[in-house]
Amino acid sequence: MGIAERRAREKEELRGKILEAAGELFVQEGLANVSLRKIADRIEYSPATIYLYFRDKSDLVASLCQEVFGPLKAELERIERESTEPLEGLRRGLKFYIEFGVHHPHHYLLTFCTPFQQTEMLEKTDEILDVNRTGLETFDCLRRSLDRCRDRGLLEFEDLETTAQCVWMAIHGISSLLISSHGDPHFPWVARERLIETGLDIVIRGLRRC
Amino acid sequence: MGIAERRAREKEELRGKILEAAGELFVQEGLANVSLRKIADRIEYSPATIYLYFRDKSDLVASLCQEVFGPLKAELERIERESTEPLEGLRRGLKFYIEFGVHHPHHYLLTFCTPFQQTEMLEKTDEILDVNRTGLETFDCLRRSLDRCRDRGLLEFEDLETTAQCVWMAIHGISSLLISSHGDPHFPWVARERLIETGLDIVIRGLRRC
Amino acid sequence: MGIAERRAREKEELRGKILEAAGELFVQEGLANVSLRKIADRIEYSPATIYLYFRDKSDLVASLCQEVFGPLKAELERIERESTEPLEGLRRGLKFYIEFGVHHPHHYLLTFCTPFQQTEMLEKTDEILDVNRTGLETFDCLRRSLDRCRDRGLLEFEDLETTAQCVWMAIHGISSLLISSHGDPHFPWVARERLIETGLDIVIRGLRRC
Amino acid sequence: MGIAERRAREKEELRGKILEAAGELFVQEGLANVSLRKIADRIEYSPATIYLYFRDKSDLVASLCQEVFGPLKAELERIERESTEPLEGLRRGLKFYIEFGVHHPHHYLLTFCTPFQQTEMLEKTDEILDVNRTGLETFDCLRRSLDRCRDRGLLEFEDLETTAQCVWMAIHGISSLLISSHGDPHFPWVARERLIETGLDIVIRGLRRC
DNA sequence: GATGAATGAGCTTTCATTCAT
DNA sequence: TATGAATGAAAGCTCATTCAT
Repeated sequence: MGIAERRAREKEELRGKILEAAGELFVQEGLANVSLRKIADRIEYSPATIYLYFRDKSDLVASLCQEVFGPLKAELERIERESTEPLEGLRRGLKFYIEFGVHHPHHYLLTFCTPFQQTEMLEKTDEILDVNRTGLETFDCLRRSLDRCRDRGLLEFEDLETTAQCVWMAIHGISSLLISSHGDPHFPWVARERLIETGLDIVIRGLRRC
Repeated sequence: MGIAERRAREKEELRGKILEAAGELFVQEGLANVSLRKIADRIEYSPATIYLYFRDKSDLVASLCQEVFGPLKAELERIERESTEPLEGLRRGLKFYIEFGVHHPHHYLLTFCTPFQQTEMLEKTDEILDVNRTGLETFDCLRRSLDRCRDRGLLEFEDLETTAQCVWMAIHGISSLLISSHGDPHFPWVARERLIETGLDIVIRGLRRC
Repeated sequence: MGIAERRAREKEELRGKILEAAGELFVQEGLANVSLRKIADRIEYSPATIYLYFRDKSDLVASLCQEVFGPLKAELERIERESTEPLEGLRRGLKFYIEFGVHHPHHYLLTFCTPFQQTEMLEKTDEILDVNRTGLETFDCLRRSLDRCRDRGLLEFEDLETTAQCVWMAIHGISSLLISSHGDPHFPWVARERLIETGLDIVIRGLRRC
Repeated sequence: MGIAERRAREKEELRGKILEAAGELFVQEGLANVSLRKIADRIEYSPATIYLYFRDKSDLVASLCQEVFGPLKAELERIERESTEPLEGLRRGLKFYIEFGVHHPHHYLLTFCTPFQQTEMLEKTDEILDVNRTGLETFDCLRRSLDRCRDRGLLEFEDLETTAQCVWMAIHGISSLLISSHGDPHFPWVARERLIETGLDIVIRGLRRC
């Protein structure tokens, strides 16, 4: 039935357009300033239409994050698979994570810089649980990567979990500060690329066997 | 001019009360949930009164950050003065910074996790320039501390500015992630104290002469 | 014409399902909280389908009342037929009426406690005329019952019509107040059964020959 | 301070205008169809202004009832005081109650024909508690009136509370049915005055010593 | 006959801000 | 200096209804 297929496609397309518009507004104006009306205006549909595609605003936001962080996980897993040299794989993964955040600044801030309590009040829709699961699986890449480096004697640390969390914190600091402050003319920022490389150097040296 | 002086003093006092009330609400409810009316209610003045002391809401918020980060600078400078052993001074300063953020979560997120563009639209009042100056001076503590460690041969790195910025990023990652996510039951977080110590270990080891 | 008949039967069935679902929701949530969408959800049809069976929401509501008050009339007529002692028949009928209202609270309130003007704006479809006719016939039971009691010298009153209307009002007061307020903890309500019996006592004594 | 007084008066006036507009709309369209916007439109103020005078919609509705039922209680108490003949006082009070309901039809329906549960969800503001208290005190008039008639040997009944509640139910039936159905051309309604008088006759005869 | 998609109108409520006093 | 009164704008959301398919 070609008709049904076309309909499904069109439906998916509109859903995509909503997410796209939401994402753009999101980046331009920040989470707090995005309203369903503005999104609807931008795609030239009525606000009520959005409710045909998303249960409510938080569902939409969750879907947005999911859409964005799905690819992050996929890419990190690809890097993991393709890297033969573990230390270099680790470094490439970390770097990709940082750059990914920089390229999706508002989604990044929403997901990782919004206090836990505020996120917590969102109802636990399937969507949101999916986001959580995706996040956990993404973190697994980092754990595996570090573990492999230790196996090969390239890095040295005691507790894998603690170390993985600390490494995440360090690179999160890089991406989040690049997002929120880099470019501020009141601060003598060093070039982004240099910061990323030096930051990675420090973290990896900090774990290296001396 | 005793009368004028008293007036000025009273004016300053009310301004202080407004900031104090705003800060409390801010910590309790987060930026998005603080309204001028709630602030006014709390100090038992009318909302219109606030406009006699602050140009608008964003002016108030900027002043709020200034109030909070003044003490941070003072304390970091104190630590700097009192530390005889440079490496230990560095570590104590970094740790204090992290803990300071954790104790002022909303101010911290507002100041360091809000995208630059959104802050940027504020007009450059003297207030805001002050905030900037304070921030720069605070960062100077870190520069000096690192430089002293290098002087004594305790640490080794090429460019001071780049290194200082990277160290800031790393510890910023620790405090901001502790604020926004630590406690989330969906993630197997390691105890806070351990994360802080291990994080500091990694960063400092990453700069150490091998 | 077997096909046409089957179609007609099926059509009637769906109409019945809609009314049934509407009635359930109605009882559970009250008139104000019932939407066509909820009804449609409950029977797993689309909201648009309802418009194939009812002109609009008010048409549906009118039909709903019709459905409910048909059985009331039938039962009252049965009581009338089966009662040999007229005074006892009257009392049983009145009591059944009260209890019927209590068991269909929302339909009762809708039918008898909604101001005339609001119902009046509905166009006079055959449906609504039917409702009216059913109501009139139901009221006839009361008239006949009172008349019979007077014939036998058990009750005494001048004008049958006036008396019948007054008796209706009195028992309507009992059922409607039981529906809307009984159970309110702010009022020292006497037990329902007692109120019904005493209320009936008063009304019947009020008509009795002294 | 003439100024303060004038302000207070003006404020009270606007509050009155809001309640008046609400009451009118209420009568014309029924509770479910009255919105704060419509009220605001009618008095040519912005919707937000209403919130300066009433906490929310339910507060407004409660105030409306209070405004209406305060006078009912006052008048019933006046009738009680002024009546020297107890039986006549009872009858006058009951009649006034009925007519009062007929003159404030929607307020009456809202207060006495809205299912308990739906009213219950309103927050217990002081306003609403006031309405409850007023209602209880009003009911006390009826209790006292009946008790006095029994004392003088004019009426005869066992339990005062049960009897008072039944009498209330009976006259509530009269007023509520007059409100909701009297005037319906599909029913052969007897003249209002006659119904009221006959209804009162029946109730009072039903309590009379034979 | 049935519906998926869409919408215009409506709702209650909150907010930052203004201005006459 | 301080404010009471007022408001325009905006928010998230629900509803009865229509219409092409």
